[in-house]
Amino acid sequence: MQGPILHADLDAFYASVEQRDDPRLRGRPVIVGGGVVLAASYEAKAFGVRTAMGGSSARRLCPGAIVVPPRMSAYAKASAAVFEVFTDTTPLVEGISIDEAFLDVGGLARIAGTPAEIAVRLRGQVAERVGLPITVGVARTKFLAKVASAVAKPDGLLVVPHDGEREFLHPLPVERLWGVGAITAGKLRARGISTVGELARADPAALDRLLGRAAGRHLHALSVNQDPRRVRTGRRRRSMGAQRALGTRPRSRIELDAVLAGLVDRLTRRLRAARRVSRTVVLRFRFGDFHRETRSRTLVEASSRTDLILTVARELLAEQLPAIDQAGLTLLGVTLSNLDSEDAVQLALPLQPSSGEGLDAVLDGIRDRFGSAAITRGTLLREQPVQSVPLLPD
DNA sequence: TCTGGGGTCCTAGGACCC
DNA sequence: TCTGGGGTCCTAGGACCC
Repeated sequence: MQGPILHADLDAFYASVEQRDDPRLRGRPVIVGGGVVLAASYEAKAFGVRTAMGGSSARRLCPGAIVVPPRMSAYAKASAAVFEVFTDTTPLVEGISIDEAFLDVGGLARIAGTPAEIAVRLRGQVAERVGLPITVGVARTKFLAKVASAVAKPDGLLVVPHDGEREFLHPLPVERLWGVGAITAGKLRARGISTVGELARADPAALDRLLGRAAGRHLHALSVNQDPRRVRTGRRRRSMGAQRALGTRPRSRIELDAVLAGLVDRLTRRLRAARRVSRTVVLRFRFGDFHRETRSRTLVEASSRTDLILTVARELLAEQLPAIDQAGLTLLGVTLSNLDSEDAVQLALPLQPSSGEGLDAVLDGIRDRFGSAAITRGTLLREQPVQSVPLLPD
């Protein structure tokens, strides 16, 4: 039996850190970021300033706003302190982003009280130990908890009672569903579906056709209040990326190569610091007309070597040069995916044909040499050409 | 409003394999 | 030689989230 689940979400995170660290900013409209709004304090939001808005329009809406440059290391430090409060509350913490997490507090009732009591204490601890406002939603499922925190913002707490779930859910606009953005909302509204309740009454097969199988099923399940997703701890990052906006002026090939080398250098340093390796290099291009394309290449073997990854990235860039010359380039990005652990090892040991005992012997051999914790994933290889089948679950 | 930077998951077609 | 079923991996793109 899972849950209850807390969704804890820091309010206007970057802006709140700035107001905490500089008393002159408290009670005043604060915008973090220059060209684009990375975060706005609630005082600035009252003027209509929103995240991801262009800086000039934000200043027009709120001429009195104080604009401060981002201090990423300060936010990372504050985030770590908040996550410490989370893990002091329960070991079952799933971080979603720098300022947001799910906490499974099922099983804590006897020691720590009701979920509402736990949430009250959590908010108090974050205020006391880190000095930041945080909103908490409490519910039986992840989705309900997430919606509850959104409704309760800022600096609030909302518990969705078991017998009030549908009443809470069905009047909500479809945009509140996690995974419904502007495009999906447009498709749904075009078919007369604008609330979660209307979505719940829609034909599931029609939703599959409209939104694709996975999205259709997922959203319909949420609308009828089915959300079996557990709080998952220890999720590993699947990709690592870096990108740079280039503006609209033309760039020489030497400039482009320098930007590319800088991105790859930054990324491979992060990769090595995390003791990970990557097998697929993806280049992202945004052209002068702002349309986007990606190009990728998969290596034979995963690596974190700057020179090797830069060589592949240069090949991919070179193939796009004609298009870049024609349309211009406004953004260049590199993403490294297909990540694995740096010290993942592959052993090729001979195995008696169709012998289960031989397999056990191999596994024992691996445990002897590397310890039982070494086996996180196994692949059974036949003689070349390689055909692999899963050996152990992840 | 001429538009940042970092991620996740899903879809679909083609190559290739048994 | 032809056909079918079942599967993986790679590539490119789309949508969404904070």
